[in-house]
Amino acid sequence: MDFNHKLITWYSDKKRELPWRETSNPYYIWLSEIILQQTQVKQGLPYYDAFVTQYPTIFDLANASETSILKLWQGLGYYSRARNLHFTAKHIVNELDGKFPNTYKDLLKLKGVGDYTASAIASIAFNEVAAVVDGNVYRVLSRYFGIETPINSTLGIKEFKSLASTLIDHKQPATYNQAIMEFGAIQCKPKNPDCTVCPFQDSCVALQNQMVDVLPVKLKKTKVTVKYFNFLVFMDPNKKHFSKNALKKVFGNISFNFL
DNA sequence: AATCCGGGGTG
DNA sequence: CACCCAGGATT
Repeated sequence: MDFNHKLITWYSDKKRELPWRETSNPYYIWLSEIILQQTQVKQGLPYYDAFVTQYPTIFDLANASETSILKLWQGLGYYSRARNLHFTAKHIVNELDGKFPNTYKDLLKLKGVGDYTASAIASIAFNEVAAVVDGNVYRVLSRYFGIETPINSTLGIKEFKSLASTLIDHKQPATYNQAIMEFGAIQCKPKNPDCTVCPFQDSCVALQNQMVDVLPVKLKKTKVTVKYFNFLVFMDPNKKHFSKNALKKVFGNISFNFL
C-alpha cells in the first residue's frame, strides 16, 4: 500500500496534462489508447487531436470512408490499427446499437483491443478494477520488485499480469493504472531513469542491487539475418564496367561490396 | 511460441 | 548504421 500511495502522490504531482485525461467518454479513451499503442505521446498527440476534430463521435468515425481514415493515420505506422479502428466503430454503431461496451470482458471482444487496451478502457472510462500491463508496467514492476522473469515469456506475461492485479488500487483503479504507466513513461524510463529523484529509492530492489540497467529481462529473438551473400557475376564482354543500378533492378535495395 | 506490422529514438 | 521500443493479430 505504501507503493500505491507514493505512486499516486507522484502522479498527482508530476503527471502531464493530456486531452484524453480530461474526459471519461469511452470513445475518446478508446481512440487515444489505439493511437498510443506502440506510439509515444509526443508522436500520437497531434493525431489524436486531428481525429477528435474530424470525427467528434463514434458515429462520425463509423460513417467515414476507410480511405479518409487511413489518410488521417498516415505517418503513424501499424496501419492495421486504423483499419481495426474503423471496423470496430462500425461494429459498435451497427451491431451494438451505438452503445460502447463497458466491461473488460466485452471490450476484449472488440477487434484491435487486446488485454492491455481492454483493461485500460475498462479502468479509465468505467473505473473497473482491471490491471493494465504495458511496457511501462513491465519495466516499473520488474525493477521495483527485482523480478528477472523475461517479460516476453509465457510465464513472465502471467506473472506480471498477476502481480499487477494484486497491486491495483481498488478504490481508484483509473488513477492507479494511469499513475504507474506515467511513472514508467517519464521517470522510470528504459534508458537513464531518474533514480536520483525517485520516491522509491529506499524500496526499489533494482536500484539497491545495481540492476536498474538490466531490468526488465527480455528474451533474445535470435533473428538470423543474412549478413553476407557471395556470388559471381560474369561480365558482359561488351561492357567495361558493372552497373550498381543494374544489380539494384535485380536484387532490390541491397548494398553490394565488390571484391 | 514465433513472426509480422511502421514509425521514432539512441548509441 | 545496428539495435531497441512494444500491443495485437496471425500462423
